[in-house]
Amino acid sequence: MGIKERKEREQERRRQQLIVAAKRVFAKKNFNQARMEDIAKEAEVSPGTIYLYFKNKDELFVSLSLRILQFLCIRVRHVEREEGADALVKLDKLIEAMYDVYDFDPRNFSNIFHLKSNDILKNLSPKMVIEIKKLLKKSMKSIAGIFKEGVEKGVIVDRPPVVLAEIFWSLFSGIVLWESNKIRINVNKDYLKQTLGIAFKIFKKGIITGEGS
Amino acid sequence: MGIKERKEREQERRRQQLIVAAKRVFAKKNFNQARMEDIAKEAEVSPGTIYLYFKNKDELFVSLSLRILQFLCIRVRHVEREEGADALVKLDKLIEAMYDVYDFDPRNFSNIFHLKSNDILKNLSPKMVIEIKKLLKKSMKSIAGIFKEGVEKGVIVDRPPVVLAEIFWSLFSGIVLWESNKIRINVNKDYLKQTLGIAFKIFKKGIITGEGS
Amino acid sequence: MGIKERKEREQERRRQQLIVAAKRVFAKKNFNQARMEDIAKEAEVSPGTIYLYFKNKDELFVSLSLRILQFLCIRVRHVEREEGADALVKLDKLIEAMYDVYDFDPRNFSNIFHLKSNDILKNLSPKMVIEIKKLLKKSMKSIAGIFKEGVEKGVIVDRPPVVLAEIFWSLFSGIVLWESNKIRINVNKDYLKQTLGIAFKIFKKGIITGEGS
Amino acid sequence: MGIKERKEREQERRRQQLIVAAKRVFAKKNFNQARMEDIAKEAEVSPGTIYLYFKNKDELFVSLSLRILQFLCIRVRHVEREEGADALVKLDKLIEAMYDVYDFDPRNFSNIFHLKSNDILKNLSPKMVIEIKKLLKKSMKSIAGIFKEGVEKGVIVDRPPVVLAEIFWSLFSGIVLWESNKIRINVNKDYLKQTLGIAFKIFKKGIITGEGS
DNA sequence: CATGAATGAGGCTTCATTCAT
DNA sequence: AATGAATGAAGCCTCATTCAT
Repeated sequence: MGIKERKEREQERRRQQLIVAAKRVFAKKNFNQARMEDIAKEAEVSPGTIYLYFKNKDELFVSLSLRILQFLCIRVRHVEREEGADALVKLDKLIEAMYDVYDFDPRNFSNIFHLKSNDILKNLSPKMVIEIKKLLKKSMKSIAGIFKEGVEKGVIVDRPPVVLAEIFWSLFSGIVLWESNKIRINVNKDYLKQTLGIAFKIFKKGIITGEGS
Repeated sequence: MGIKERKEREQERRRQQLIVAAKRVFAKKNFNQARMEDIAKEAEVSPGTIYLYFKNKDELFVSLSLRILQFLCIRVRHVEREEGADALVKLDKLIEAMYDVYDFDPRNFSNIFHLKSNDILKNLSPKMVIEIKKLLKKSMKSIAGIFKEGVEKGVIVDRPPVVLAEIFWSLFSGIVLWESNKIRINVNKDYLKQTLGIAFKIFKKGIITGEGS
Repeated sequence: MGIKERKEREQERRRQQLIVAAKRVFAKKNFNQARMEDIAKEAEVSPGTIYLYFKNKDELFVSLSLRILQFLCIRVRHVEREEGADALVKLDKLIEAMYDVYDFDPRNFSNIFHLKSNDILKNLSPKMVIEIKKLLKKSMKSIAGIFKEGVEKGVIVDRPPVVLAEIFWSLFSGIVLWESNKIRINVNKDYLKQTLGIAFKIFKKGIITGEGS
Repeated sequence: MGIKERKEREQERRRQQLIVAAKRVFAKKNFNQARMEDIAKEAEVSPGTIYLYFKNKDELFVSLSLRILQFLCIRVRHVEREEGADALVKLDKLIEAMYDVYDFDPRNFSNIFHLKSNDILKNLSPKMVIEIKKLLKKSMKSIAGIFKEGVEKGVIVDRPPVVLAEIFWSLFSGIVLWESNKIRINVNKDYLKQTLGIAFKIFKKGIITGEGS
């Protein structure tokens, strides 16, 4: 019996190896300029091998995002479900979670923002499309849940929690995108977190109930 | 005899016609899936004709962004230089300007967020690269200028104006991106402006000086 | 009546103007890299105009060779028919004639060596093909005639005059080709005539009857 | 296990197969009229395959010349270095060597005369350009070496050996060119060697020291 | 006659994917 | 399972030539 399991483990290991290689290549080349052969070389594997583990280039590419999304989903749900925490504390933890997810794969993180556009989804197996949509929806729902709690408790301004979640998400993704474009030129990565820090402070101040608009 | 002028006008008209066609095609196909022939057909022109007006595919693509950027630059500078306006009023006008720019070419608007990544810039004529960088820098400088005024007058929290500008810009682009991805699936565009409206309210509350974090 | 003639003269002048421009362009670009537009620009004329005077690119190209060939033919026949000249003196005059023809259009001179290959002849009007073949044949016949005289008078080794003519021609064209390739790199043209000078001395010594092989 | 070696041999075989196909196609079509697809079809291979073995069309084309040049270089050096042979005997052997090289690839032989013109060299890998120049230089140096020996020993007229080499080379290439153009029309190849035979006799007589001009 | 914008066929080349080994 | 040579469809772009003005 252990033989089958070992095989499966080996398979999974190879899959991970390919994903790691793809991560590196896509991080510096962008989807269309990255060649399957580049990835194969990076993984020290032949091009044909990739197709034993991934249906096609799109599916390989999306796999990277999938991992990030899975991590995101777990972290965000965890924050949402934390017991006995103030809504504002949860917001802080949410922000922390976002940082962690970003650090999980900084260079490819911004890809998940483009995931919804049909362009790539067309060539994917339905199974994967469904998985992606599920994870995105779940994550957004959890984020919205955190805001909902705050709104209900009166500590956050009375706006549709879903919209607040979208704004939160957009603020984060917008900054990551902006800075990631800068990175390719300057290499100075550290501005990202400083900017994010200020952004979230402003955002927090903006959504906490109190006098003001 | 205005014969030379008429020719020039005809040329400019044809250029516009090609830009309009390219706008449509790129709006629904994305850069890599859009074929030069698609654009030619859309413009009711032969493929070769495109190359009389644009050096290559990249340059045509970027031309669209360039127009948006030019418009953005003008509007934003205008706001910055407006005399006798409160910094916060200017902020409102800035937001209004961003809306207008977005409306100028909603489907291709988000391209300008990716402009800094070297990927495309490589095939462009240096002249165009310089033009892009100039417009981006100018626009950001104007936006930062507005925040700077607010900071100096004490109505906006004391943060580096450049960072505030980046956050503002990122918030806007993040939301546009998020919603534009949604748009491609549903067709309900109007959420964008609602979301933007709330986002900017939050942002404004967040940056106006006063008690709070 | 003079009106028609004037028109014809104007036409011929324009034709010459185009030929001069083509000469310059083909001299530095070679047939396939020279663009019709290059030639048009050099002639300060629009591309369409060229087609009023030449059927197509090949015909324009060959026109240059035709002029050289015409000049060659005249000069060579003149030498052949000169009365009261020794065969060896005629040989010297033939060499002189070759120099003159070369100087008539040095950069394009070597084209006439490739004229017989069908590659270009296919797109030409039959009239032109016939003209070329006639001129080539005539020239070779005259050259051979000179050698024939020498052979008959016993001053030149007893070889088929046609073959001697071909060798003479080949020696000349081979050197021009060799040096013209060097020219494109070094620009130092003057070696050509020195080399030719030595070559013809050797050739002359080689064909004059006397002891030796 | 010779598995790696077998693969290498297979690769070399395929490369040869492509070269043979290219030889045939270029022999009858000339560089610009020969299509990559023609060559692929001739080799019974798909177009893409060619690019696994040759960087581009130019490099494939030049590869043919390279092989000829390599052969030329070897043969000529061998003649030059032959011990205990009279300079005039070496000259005969040189002529013999030239015949052999010509026979190695008669239809493409004349391409090596055009190799120095920059036209094609631009798209080549620097490595290849260097290789070509090296081989050309080496060959010419060897040929000149043979003449030098003759000059020093007083059996060949006192002219710069380099110039003698150039004349020798030009005489040969001129005749090959002249005859190869004829060949394309008639099919009677045998005139070439007859003409060359006479030419070299004349040349020899012309350069051997003795009375005469 | 002259123009020059427009044409459009067709070339070279790339690269995701396959399949015999 | 892994390989990697081969595939071949398809894209971008060029440029000789045309034709309405």
